[in-house]
Amino acid sequence: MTIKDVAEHCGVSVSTVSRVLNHHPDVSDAIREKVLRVVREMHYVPNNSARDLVKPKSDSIGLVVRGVGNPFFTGVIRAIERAITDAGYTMVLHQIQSGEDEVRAGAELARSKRLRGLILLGGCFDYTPEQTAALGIPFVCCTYTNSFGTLKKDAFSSVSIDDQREACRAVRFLTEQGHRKIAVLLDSLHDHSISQLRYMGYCQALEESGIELDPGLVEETVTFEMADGYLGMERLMERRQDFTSVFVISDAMAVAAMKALHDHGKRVPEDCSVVAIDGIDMSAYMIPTLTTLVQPQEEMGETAVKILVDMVEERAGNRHVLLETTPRVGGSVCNL
Amino acid sequence: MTIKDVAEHCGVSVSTVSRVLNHHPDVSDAIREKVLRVVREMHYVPNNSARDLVKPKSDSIGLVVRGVGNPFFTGVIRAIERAITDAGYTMVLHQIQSGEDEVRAGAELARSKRLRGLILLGGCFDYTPEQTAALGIPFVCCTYTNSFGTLKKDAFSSVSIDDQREACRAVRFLTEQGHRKIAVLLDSLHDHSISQLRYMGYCQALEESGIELDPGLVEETVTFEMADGYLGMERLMERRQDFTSVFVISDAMAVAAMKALHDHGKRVPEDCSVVAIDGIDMSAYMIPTLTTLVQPQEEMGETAVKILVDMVEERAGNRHVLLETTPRVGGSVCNL
DNA sequence: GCACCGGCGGTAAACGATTAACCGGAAAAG
DNA sequence: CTTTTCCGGTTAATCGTTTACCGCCGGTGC
Repeated sequence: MTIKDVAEHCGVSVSTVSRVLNHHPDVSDAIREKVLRVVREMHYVPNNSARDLVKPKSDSIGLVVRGVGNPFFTGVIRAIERAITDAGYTMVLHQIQSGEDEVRAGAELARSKRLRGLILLGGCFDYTPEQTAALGIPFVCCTYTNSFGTLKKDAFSSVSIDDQREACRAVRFLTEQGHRKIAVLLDSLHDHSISQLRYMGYCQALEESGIELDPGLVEETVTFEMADGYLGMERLMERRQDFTSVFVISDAMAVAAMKALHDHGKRVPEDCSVVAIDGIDMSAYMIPTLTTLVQPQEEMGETAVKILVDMVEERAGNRHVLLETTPRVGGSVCNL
Repeated sequence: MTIKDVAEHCGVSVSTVSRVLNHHPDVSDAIREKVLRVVREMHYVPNNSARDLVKPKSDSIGLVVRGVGNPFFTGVIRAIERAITDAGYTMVLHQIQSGEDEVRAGAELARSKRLRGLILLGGCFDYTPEQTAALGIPFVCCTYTNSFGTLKKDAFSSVSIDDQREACRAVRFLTEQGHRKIAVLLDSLHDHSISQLRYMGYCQALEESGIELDPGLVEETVTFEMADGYLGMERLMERRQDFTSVFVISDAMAVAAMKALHDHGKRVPEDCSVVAIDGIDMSAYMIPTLTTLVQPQEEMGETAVKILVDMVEERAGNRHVLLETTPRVGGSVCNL
């Protein structure tokens, strides 16, 4: 069913129907009503492809996500979807695997779907001006971080927490309670990864408290999957018995780590305190409740969309926003 | 950049470029190579809208999801996405809120994006032939159940577990251990909901063991959110002290319920055993490990796509597949 | 030497919607 | 009664791609 059918059923021309559908003012109320009624009756829905094709701009915003499995992302994605819809745009979701190049994927998506803007969620770092130029449309990195001085910040926008600073804050929960043997459980420490930044925060917190970095207490896993978190914690325990606490890079991995501790006869927090960063729903229901820094998922998604829409509608240029986390103090940390 | 630009750069016509891109045989190897090289060099990506417009059929399959927050769904969604891509189609994801009508949303999506098929995930029950006709394309319900005899099963396909039977199985974990005071924690029991089916399974298991249904041990929450699960468990405990176990409708709610039990001084499993259904990753890391029936998320997604693609490509008609769960016995249940 | 054939590849007509330009009729204003 | 204004119909161009159709050209068979 096309706009032509609607026009015929109404006894008007296609342009009139189109005018009604596109809120053009030169239509009398009577005809407007009639057209809308027939549209409803016939369940007519405009063909998006045709519309996109002829309009100079589409109304689509792309969301490229690496690691949909990460439970922290789901809250952000939900907020992004809602915000995009509220702003009158449509979201196009595209997942990429770990091997894929997010900028290439984004660029292809942008061209093939004529996107107005792009949001990259997860593992987005260190873009060169060439890469951003290749995209050709405004884009925002969510969970990007601008802690690396080398980045060309004028080429794109970002919304994130200050991973290094927040990690440092998290570890301070431990040092302030007198912990000095603090282990750390991270996923792969490749360059410019979140893992690396949080590791830097860990080092910084140690330094502040005059604790020397002990490489034997650093455990690096391959992925951020829970199973890997469990194994990582086991390896750490096999190697060392003398740590009194552990900082884990994410809530999901912390949950797995707590289980590993428990299964090996270590009590949380008496034998080993645990802190993490993320603040996924589930971690508030752990026993004991996980002490973590809660990232504002809603705000993060909403801010990303707001910045992007401002750029798309040319109200503003690039911006880099750092959000604050909120501590959620649970029972997983104890005084020494 | 359009196909025309590519054609000009190659010194051939647009149709030749199009033929190369669509693997049409009537192109000489020399020209094919040349065109592909230029396409790569220019980073040309075909405009999807134009392609969809002219092709009699698109290559898009829609996925309408109610309740993306549900952690059980994320695994299924991932499997579906992968399977759709592997089958050579593109996935279009659409989230709906609890209030919205999934069939209406699906129908609009189907028309506006010219979908070849549709998968409905979550809360999809009891479709009338009129509704399925309104969709006009093959569709598959994931997590649908065909346990209600009144359904017109020939109007669509489905993949699910047998909710009633599996719930009954789950409750048997408790009766077999000698439990007779078995509470149940459900989300809203509206008609033809999963909640209702699993409740029926609960009743069936009680009956099998000659236990009389005790309405005071049935707790119904408003949503399936974890916070609601926690509150529901609290209400149950306020009202009654005499149950020795509880069957919870989902893993996520069970996690919250275990926390509520703990916070009110009840130990799991000594004071109250807990069983659930779903098998989300996280619940394997609870302390104690949650005893649950694991739904095959991967298989469910893959099967849904397989059935749909078979329908789309007219290799097969409607099918209704029931998958088996796998018990994961944890420490959350004890012998009385 | 001529007709035919088949492989390539160009031409042009779709697909469905938007929109600008133009025009006609009716009502309002003078 | 004429002029203006408003509303809405008609027409056609356009977006980028696909594809049926047609024509060219070189080779083959008689």
